[in-house]
Amino acid sequence: MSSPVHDTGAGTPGPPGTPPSLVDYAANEIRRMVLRGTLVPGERITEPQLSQQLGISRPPLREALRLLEREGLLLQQPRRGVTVMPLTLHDVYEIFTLRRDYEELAVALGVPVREPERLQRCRVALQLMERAARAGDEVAWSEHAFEFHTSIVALSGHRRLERAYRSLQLQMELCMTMNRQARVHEDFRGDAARHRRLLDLVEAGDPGAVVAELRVHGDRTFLDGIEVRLGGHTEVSLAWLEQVRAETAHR
Amino acid sequence: MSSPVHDTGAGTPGPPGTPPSLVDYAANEIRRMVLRGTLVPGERITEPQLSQQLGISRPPLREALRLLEREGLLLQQPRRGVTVMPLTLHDVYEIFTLRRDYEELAVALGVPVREPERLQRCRVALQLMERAARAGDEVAWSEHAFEFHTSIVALSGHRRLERAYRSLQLQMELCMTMNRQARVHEDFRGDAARHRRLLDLVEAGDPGAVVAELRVHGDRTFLDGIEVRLGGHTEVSLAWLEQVRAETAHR
DNA sequence: ACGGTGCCTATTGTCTACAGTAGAGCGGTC
DNA sequence: GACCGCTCTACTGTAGACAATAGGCACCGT
Repeated sequence: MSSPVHDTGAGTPGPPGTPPSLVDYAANEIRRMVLRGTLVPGERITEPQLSQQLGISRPPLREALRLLEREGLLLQQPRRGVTVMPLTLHDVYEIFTLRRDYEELAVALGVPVREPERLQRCRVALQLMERAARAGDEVAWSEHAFEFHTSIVALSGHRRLERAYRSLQLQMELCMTMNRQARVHEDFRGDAARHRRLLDLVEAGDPGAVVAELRVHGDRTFLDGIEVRLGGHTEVSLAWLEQVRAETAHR
Repeated sequence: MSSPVHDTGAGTPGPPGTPPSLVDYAANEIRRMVLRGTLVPGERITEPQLSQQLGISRPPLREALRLLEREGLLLQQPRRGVTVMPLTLHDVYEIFTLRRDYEELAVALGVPVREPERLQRCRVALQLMERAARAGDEVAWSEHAFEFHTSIVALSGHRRLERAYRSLQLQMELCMTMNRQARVHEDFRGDAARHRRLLDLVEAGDPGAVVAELRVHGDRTFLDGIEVRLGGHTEVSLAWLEQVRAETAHR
């Protein structure tokens, strides 16, 4: 049996330095597989194979799979195993609307920032984004962009909100993964400028202005080309997609 | 070993008729224990004892515990077991703000109701509420009140939103459980009338009016007497509590 | 008498093994 | 030749056993 290397940090708990549990290890690893496209939506995942691949046994793997199902990345059908969650256009609608709502709630609750040290996290993330943009490292840029948005949400000091937001981000990444082929995303400069502007407004302390900027901000990135790939359309979703298109047209 | 009777319905999945998995059984059972106060916050839960009590083995029990931890009802500390989540005033703040936000988002997305058959679920829940009110059955009333609010959220057709809302409701129930001693909740008539009014506004199709009603509506029930019982105060929470008090004073 | 250290027990984390079921492939029958 | 039923296999669901750790307790030293 190959030794599980325990390289990734623990999911949530545990004092630093302690080896993360195999459940966390498996959850992180499977997340990466899903988000990198190693596991394709619709493809059936069998526990024996995956447990052998990860070098762990089935019980901790099963716990990890349950968690990921709860996070919305996997789909578990009783007695029929798990598959990567196949996303419909309606799912994209749900993810997008929830994300916007979370961000706006966070701004409403947190934006005249009460504890200035929280801004530090935003600033650091933004700097890393800009550095990645200069280096042309798209992967790092994306990663830090997620962290930046999370840090904005975290300004609210709302742990549940931040947690829910992080979970949703994973599903956004899933959307982007599905679009990777079609994705031509290189406007680093413009994006970095928009994020910088966002942070400026936050520091200025005007929630309304931040929300307005967020509405325009909305990353169309993960929407481009998605409708050709997805089935399960509903009218509400299509109508909504048109609306989003219109709103973000003048970027 | 007592046979697990599998009486409660499955958590989420599975075609009807199939016996729910032991994981779902355990999760439901533990939820009930927590929400009925059988398990007290801070009290340590040991897996062997609980597995014997439920008549199942530890692996499915552990999966259930992980799920409940994710739902925010339990707190898992590595190598130190699980306890019922102890709620601080800040947690109540988080739950309350999220709940309001979820409801308002659902109304914004769903209230000019597109698919009228969804209203049926609201009407049924409301009728059951009113019946329970007439019978003076507080437990049933509370249960159907939760279902009514869920059905309102479900008008949006937003599965993720509904799911998140249900999870949050459990934590609201936990709040109420902690307050049960101090709770004197008997204004069935007034509450029923308010819920009826809410549904009328929904059917009228005016999202703004519904949101306004919801703001006034806000169940103070689970807030009464909570601050005396809870530690971990932060300024934001106390300030917010005062605000809520003021807003809902004129009920 | 008090503090430190080592052992010991109970509990968590993990693994291997067993039972039951769903799907696939094959053969039989109409 | 096509359709239905059976068997057989592989996987999921569950159980019980093993390993490792943390907290408690007693004993020893000062």
